[in-house]
Amino acid sequence: MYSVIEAQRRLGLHMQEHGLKRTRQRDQLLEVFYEFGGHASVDEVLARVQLRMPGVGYATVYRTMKLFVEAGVAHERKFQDGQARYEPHLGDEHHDHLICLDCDRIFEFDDPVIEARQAEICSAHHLRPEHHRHEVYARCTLGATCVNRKPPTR
Amino acid sequence: MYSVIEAQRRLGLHMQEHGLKRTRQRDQLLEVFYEFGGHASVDEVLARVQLRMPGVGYATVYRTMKLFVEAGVAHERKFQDGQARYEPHLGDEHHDHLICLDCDRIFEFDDPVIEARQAEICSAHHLRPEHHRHEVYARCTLGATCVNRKPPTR
DNA sequence: GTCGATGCAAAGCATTTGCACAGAA
DNA sequence: TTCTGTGCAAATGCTTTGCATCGAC
Repeated sequence: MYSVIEAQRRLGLHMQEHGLKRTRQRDQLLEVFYEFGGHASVDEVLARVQLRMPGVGYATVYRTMKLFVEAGVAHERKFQDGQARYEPHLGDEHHDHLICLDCDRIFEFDDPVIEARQAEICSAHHLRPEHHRHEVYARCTLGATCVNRKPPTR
Repeated sequence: MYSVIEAQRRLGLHMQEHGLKRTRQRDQLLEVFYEFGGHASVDEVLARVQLRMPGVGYATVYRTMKLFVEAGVAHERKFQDGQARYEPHLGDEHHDHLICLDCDRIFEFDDPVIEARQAEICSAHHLRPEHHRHEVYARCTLGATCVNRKPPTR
């Protein structure tokens, strides 16, 4: 769905526009990051890139992930554990998350009605929405018949 | 709306049940916290309690806010600035947040249209919403004329 | 040759913890 | 008297930054 190729193009463009330089670590980091796929933490990205380039340290990864976000090829998410996580992301497309508490599956949604209501609520306060975080946690109505159901944790 | 009295009762009960002791700092912190009203950071609570008890330090505030959450008289919220904020909380009532990026003010909302859409989206996936987190970050449309505007960070 | 990028270590923040002493019960 | 709470400072975990060097252009 998200192609490294497209990300490379975008990143290249961004760097060109801002007078930034293409480096081996940036190339490798983007590759590693896109191969990882999911919600990668800085440590996870670092560990993987070090397999190819042992010299790379935290500073470079932090700086590079920030660059990726600015270039629009990554999205930063902060979960409850306090550590930032990144997901491959292209352009302006955005989605919210619907998380099943019974099977851990994550569905994505983007609802125009909700977006519109958000804008209305904002405008009542003289505000214009810039971005938002919307996570819905839910239970399965299929009960035990749901094939994806995970065993209860406790 | 939220009564300190009820919070004191709740906290007292919790401490009793867990063999914890009632102290002057806990009393004062609960009062100060409830007087503050909304979304207090640890620094804000500390500053206010020090007006009454100059000796109190961060450690006590952190430990006490944690106790309040466990006792069910406070809710912890983590917004994107990285620092935890607490709000007085009793019972099950819920609301979402609208955060102004220009002045840091936090508004609360609870929109039936949005709640209804959430339920519809869930049901399309055979799910029933249990809880959610919804934060909208927005820019002020009043621009520089907004009296609450904070100076740009960089 | 410039000037941005890197790597290291040190610094920054928000938060937590170890420890000796204070103070509820 | 017992044991939890407090206050201080040091430690922690994640992230950022200063600086000398490296390397892309």
